[in-house]
Amino acid sequence: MAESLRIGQFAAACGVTPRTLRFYEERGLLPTPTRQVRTMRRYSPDLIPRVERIQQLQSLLDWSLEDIRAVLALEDQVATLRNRYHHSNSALNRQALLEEATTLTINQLTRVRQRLIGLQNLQQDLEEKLARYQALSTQSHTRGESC
Amino acid sequence: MAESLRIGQFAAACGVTPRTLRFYEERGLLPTPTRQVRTMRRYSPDLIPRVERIQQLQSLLDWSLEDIRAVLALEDQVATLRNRYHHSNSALNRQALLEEATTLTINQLTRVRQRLIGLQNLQQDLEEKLARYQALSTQSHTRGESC
DNA sequence: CATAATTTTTACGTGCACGTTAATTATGAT
DNA sequence: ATCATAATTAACGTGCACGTAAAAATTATG
Repeated sequence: MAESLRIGQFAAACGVTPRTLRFYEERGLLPTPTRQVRTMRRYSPDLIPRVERIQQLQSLLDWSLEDIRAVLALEDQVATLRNRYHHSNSALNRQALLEEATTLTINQLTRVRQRLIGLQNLQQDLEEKLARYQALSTQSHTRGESC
Repeated sequence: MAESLRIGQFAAACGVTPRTLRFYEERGLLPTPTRQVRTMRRYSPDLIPRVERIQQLQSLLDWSLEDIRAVLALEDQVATLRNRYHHSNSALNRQALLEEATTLTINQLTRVRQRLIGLQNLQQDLEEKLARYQALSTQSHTRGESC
């Protein structure tokens, strides 16, 4: 069982460099890996989607690493809520947390949809431009403009 | 007739700062404005869409200013092709130019579509996450967990 | 066990897209 | 004409997300 990877392999699997992983760790985006003999970092393959998610939010939404850190932190809290048997004690806290996570997700959705609209407009502009270019191109053909 | 604006007004109309406009000019994204008495820059409002286009390509596609400069330069060339009565002399050149512009536009469209797919996936992920959160939220309601 | 390959920490360097002075010159309003 | 605004050039500064180099320690391989 390859239950843990060293930084080089893990980085390759994520499509990033070791430097990037250490940087993410430093900024709180990745958990400090459990170092078995307090020497080298060990990563579970389970973490690969997390890194991919970081890159996704970075490239698709132009979020800063700090913003992404906050998002992931909240999601982590909700996840632990799911797993740990919830004492009714924390019921109030739980509600607050869920509300916060919900509004955050709604905000993300809003930004995603705005971007989608912008991209769709751009797509249309480009298609029209392409059509004009091709019209200009056939124009000179049908008129027999060769040299 | 407000046929030309000074940099402050023009920048405000575009939603950028004067510094940004001078920077774009320095990098060849904006034409060097005709300075009436060789003093202050004068911008025609016609240029507003160009600046907005720069910002659009920048924010939606993460293109560098150099990439954008190249795109705009090609489009400008095609535009002058349209306007200037085309000597059959340049017919060969014209074809090459149109082909170049066409493939460039196709590349842009490809990137736009890839981004659209990515964003649509992200949108779906977020919607599912939101549903889970709301399920967790109603869960505690229906069980009467109040304080 | 010797040696090559990886990883560690520390620290400085980089590329991009502007921001921010500062000193000087132009313009607009009274 | 004067005085507040606005613009000009030149230069240095900034924030972000890493890249890169160096020296020491660790791990894998023959």
